[in-house]
Amino acid sequence: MSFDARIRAAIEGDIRSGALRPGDRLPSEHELAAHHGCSRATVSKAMAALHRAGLIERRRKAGSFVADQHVHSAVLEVPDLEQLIAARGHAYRWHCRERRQDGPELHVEGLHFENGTPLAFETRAITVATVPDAAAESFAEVAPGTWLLAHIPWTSARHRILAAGATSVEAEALGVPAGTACLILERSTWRGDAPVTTVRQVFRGDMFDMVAHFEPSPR
Amino acid sequence: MSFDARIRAAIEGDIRSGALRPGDRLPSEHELAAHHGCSRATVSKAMAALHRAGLIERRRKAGSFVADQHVHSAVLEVPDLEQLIAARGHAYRWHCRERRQDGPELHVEGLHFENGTPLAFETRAITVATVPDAAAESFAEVAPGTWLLAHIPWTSARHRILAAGATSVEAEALGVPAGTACLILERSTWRGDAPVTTVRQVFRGDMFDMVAHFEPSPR
DNA sequence: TGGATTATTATGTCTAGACATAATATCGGA
DNA sequence: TCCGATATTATGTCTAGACATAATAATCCA
Repeated sequence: MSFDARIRAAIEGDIRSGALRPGDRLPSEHELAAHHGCSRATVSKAMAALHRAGLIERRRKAGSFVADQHVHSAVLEVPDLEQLIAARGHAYRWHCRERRQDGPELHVEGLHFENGTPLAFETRAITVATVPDAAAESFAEVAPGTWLLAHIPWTSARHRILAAGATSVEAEALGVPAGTACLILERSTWRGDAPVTTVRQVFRGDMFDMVAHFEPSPR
Repeated sequence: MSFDARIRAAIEGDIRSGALRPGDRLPSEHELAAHHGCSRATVSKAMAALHRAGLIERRRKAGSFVADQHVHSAVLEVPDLEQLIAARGHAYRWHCRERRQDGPELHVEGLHFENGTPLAFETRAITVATVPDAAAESFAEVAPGTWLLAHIPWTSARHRILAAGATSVEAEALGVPAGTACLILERSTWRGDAPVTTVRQVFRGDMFDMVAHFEPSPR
């Protein structure tokens, strides 16, 4: 086990066990280096990792302190649906219901199938100015999400997760009664300041949920 | 701007612009160090950050490569409801509907109010063996989530987010029609291998959604 | 030619310093 | 006593090396 990992484990253990409580000051990096018999750079690396994990706060001159545990911040993986379904070992199919150019935006609407059953109804707008190649793509064969992943890198994204009853259009497309509770994922993606795409995916609630894990230990 | 940040920005820019494509090999750390006029340790730090952000893969002997962009992994903040409502500047209140000891578990059921309106219906099980102090707590005044945050640190958590129609009990508690689409958050928390608590929160869909952001740039 | 050994290479981790920076504590003067 | 200048301290970033480790490439022998 590396010094780095050992120091992190020692401090995290002290925090978890309650030996160090939120607000407590940790020994200085010099002291920790002397105590663990390693250099300060190594201690600093461990402290940076603990800080990233949200376990400690670092303040110049003042020192490092055990952070308040206040938020569960979990890493949510939002995979491309084709990859998700493939990873489940199921058959994936995309069906495009509509594609129309609407001024500066290309609107695409369609369904994602898992083993022949509709899993999600997708409504998407693609900003053609940011993704000029999209104008030449029919999206009949390949889902726009999959195509975009391969054609343009994003720099930031915003996700919104909500629940709502299926509208009549969504319900008909998914083959469920209108008003059925559905998980909805809305995602907007940018490349720098330029908008790339905005997508709304309505999931059949009985076939999909989202899972997020939280492990404070940094890698 | 530090060398670290400058190197990261340069490489990220090359990836975003398409100058470097997924699978491409980056220059070796020695070459990057020479090119940027800094030491290899600094380059290595920048590469570690890019790796954490999922932009590159690193393989010994082989070098570093631009990673495939395949998953949107976003950081989901799951705050304590009391803190969330306080942050919105609204009044928070907890109402305990039931508290009963059921073998090794303490079951608590209640409502979270925002400005006097029920926001979430909570059903929780606390493992008394892991949190012995909980046996002496009534949870009449303080919500179990808030209490647990202050009394026991967790080491890992698993979140599940789904949508479902409100059951008659949930609907009555929340004051919405039965079957109303609700966002549901289920969270299980452990301390090491010991289970701490499992909670299910049913949210009034019209008052709550979850937002997650994704910024690949490491801090 | 095939397979095992050896050399090479790039990352992974670490050291023992250095200077920069920001926040606090202390002290001197008005 | 209050205020401002100064000293101190802990983190933040960096250097120029070092050795470890793992994966590939080259080599040598059967």
